[in-house]
Amino acid sequence: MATIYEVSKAAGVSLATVSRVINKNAAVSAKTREKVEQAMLDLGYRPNTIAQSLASSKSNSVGVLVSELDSPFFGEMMSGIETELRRAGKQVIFAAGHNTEKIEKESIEFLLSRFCDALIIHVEETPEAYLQQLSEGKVPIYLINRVLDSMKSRCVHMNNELGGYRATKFALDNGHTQIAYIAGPQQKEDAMERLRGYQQALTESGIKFDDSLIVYGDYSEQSGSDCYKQLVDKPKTFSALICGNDEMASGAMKQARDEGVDIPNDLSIIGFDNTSFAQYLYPQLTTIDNPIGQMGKMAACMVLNDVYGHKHAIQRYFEPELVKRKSLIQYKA
Amino acid sequence: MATIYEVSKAAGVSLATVSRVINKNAAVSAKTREKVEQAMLDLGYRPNTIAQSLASSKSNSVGVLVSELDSPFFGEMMSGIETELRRAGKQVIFAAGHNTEKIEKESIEFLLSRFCDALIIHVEETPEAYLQQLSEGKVPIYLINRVLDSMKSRCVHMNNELGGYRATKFALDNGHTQIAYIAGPQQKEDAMERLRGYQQALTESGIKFDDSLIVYGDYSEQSGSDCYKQLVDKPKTFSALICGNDEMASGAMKQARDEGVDIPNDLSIIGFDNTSFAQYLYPQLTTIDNPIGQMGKMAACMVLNDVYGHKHAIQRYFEPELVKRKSLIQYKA
DNA sequence: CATAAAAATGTAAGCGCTTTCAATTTAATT
DNA sequence: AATTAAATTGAAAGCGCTTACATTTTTATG
Repeated sequence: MATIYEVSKAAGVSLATVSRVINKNAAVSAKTREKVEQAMLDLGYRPNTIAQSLASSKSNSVGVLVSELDSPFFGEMMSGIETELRRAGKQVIFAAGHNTEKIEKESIEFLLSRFCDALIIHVEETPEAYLQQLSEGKVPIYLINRVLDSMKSRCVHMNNELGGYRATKFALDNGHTQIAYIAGPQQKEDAMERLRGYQQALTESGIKFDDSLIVYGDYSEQSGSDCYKQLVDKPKTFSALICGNDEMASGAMKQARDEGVDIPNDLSIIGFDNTSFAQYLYPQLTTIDNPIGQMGKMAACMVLNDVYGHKHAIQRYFEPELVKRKSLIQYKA
Repeated sequence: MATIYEVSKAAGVSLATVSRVINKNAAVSAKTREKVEQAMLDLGYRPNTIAQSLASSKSNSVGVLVSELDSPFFGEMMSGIETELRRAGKQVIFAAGHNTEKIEKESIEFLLSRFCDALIIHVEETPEAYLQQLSEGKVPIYLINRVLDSMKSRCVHMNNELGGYRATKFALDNGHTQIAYIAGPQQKEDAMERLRGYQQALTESGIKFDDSLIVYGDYSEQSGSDCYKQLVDKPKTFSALICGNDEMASGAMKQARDEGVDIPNDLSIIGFDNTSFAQYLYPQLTTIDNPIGQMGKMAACMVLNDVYGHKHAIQRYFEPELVKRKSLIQYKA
């Protein structure tokens, strides 16, 4: 592989000049630039990114931490990030945190040890204090789905409460008044926000919500089934069921069906996230779209702007939209 | 950040000695090693991976090319690879080829330009000749799901034919004799292998297979629905349907249900791949498990062995297993 | 104990690039 | 055309590490 030195010789200029045309940052006369470019072409020259990194102390790589690599949700996020960063010639390093504080921390350290220029992270377990501390280091940290006051400008998030609200509102608008809710774990902020949206929509419609129609799962499909069982064991009846995510909606649907309940005729269901399998469910799941791919893309743009001097338009706040499919129908008495 | 120089000073030895203890490759006396290790600890020293790469012309990173980042199938594969490589402290760079020859090629060049020590690729469109040529370069290439004679030792694959065979055999064993097949695209090798397995199982059972029960889709869910329609338009009837992948199985199930067919009572269905959503389908899909995560892991181990001198046990060939769920039942006349 | 062989350590030259600072060339001004 | 300011270019010092080779220390051998 040709080096910058050979290019400089071929073009009859100095190393420094070649470096300048590569980096387009300092002024080089048109004539010299052409000569150099021609020489690079002739030699099939490509800069050695590693040498560039060492000399400039920029690695041109950004680390991304997700919970799982094999998840439709994070898949969308990674895809959004990779597309944007690749377009800019930056390298992306993905690491999985597996929802474990320890592994999340190790992954962050790993990413840092590889000299990433920035980190984009979507974590569940890492305590705020640690993130806080990280954000004070020299590597800028970007957060998806979590917002810390001290670093608001580097957080992108979605209005979960609005999502819960819209799901509930849709059920209400379709005549349902007895609406149950299977929430995510109480210690997860997004789960509680979604639940708050539900409560708000009910209150707003003059329906005072009933704690006995709320049940807490852990976001897994199995827990959806379990929660459904808990719900039917209670005296209160309901014609619609809203779930904190699509996995639990799927579990609830399965359990309901096993109990002879026809969906959507006997019971309407709404999920949350619009995971890729939502359309494979039967009936196809009405749900709230989580624009996670877009949010990933935005995080990438923020990095590009802040770290590499680009000028992309930025959106830090997203609103989730309802996706109407077949699992909710008009209430019939 | 402390450098190797500071460590050497603190430990009272030379740069070279510190480097030796970092790399554990040359002999260092126990006493010196301890001194150096203590110094590293005291200074919180971590090697600069970029400088290491430049000096050793090894980047300690391996590139992985998949079709899509947001796919359950590739998700499993990436996860298998990442877990193994991370454990070894290697960095993984993922790139998406989007099933396009052009983008696949660009991605490979991108990965190469980042000085990956090896490439693991799962591509559909890249012509054999190009892979061939690549494999003659200095960066070793590992193939998943494709085997080129010239580089057999660096290919890991699954027996697709056996998968088709096992699916079909299972239907036969359950009394089905009229078995339709929705195949993947004719230009895809794995699709044709799976189909061959189907044909072989039938032949073996003394049933001569009927071309009119075979229809070709493009692996997408939509095409599953379309193919199902084509199938029922034909005069031949069938009690079981085998699909070239789970997506098409899902499409076929939807279409069948819309036409009032009860699955599995009126029609049994088997998929292929055991994609993560297979268990979310209704009824839960009986399918053939594709050990793609394992295969990814193996490819990673091969890289670790060949490039970094590890000694992992290697398995290049995999056999797919049947996953019995609820979409196939005993034939009833 | 002298001597040779083996083991441990040190010296210094890069790896391919960026960047500061000085030197040179070009353009602008009178 | 002389003078000065501005724009280009070049020389050279690193970036933090690995490694071939030279040197020194230790161990083995007679």
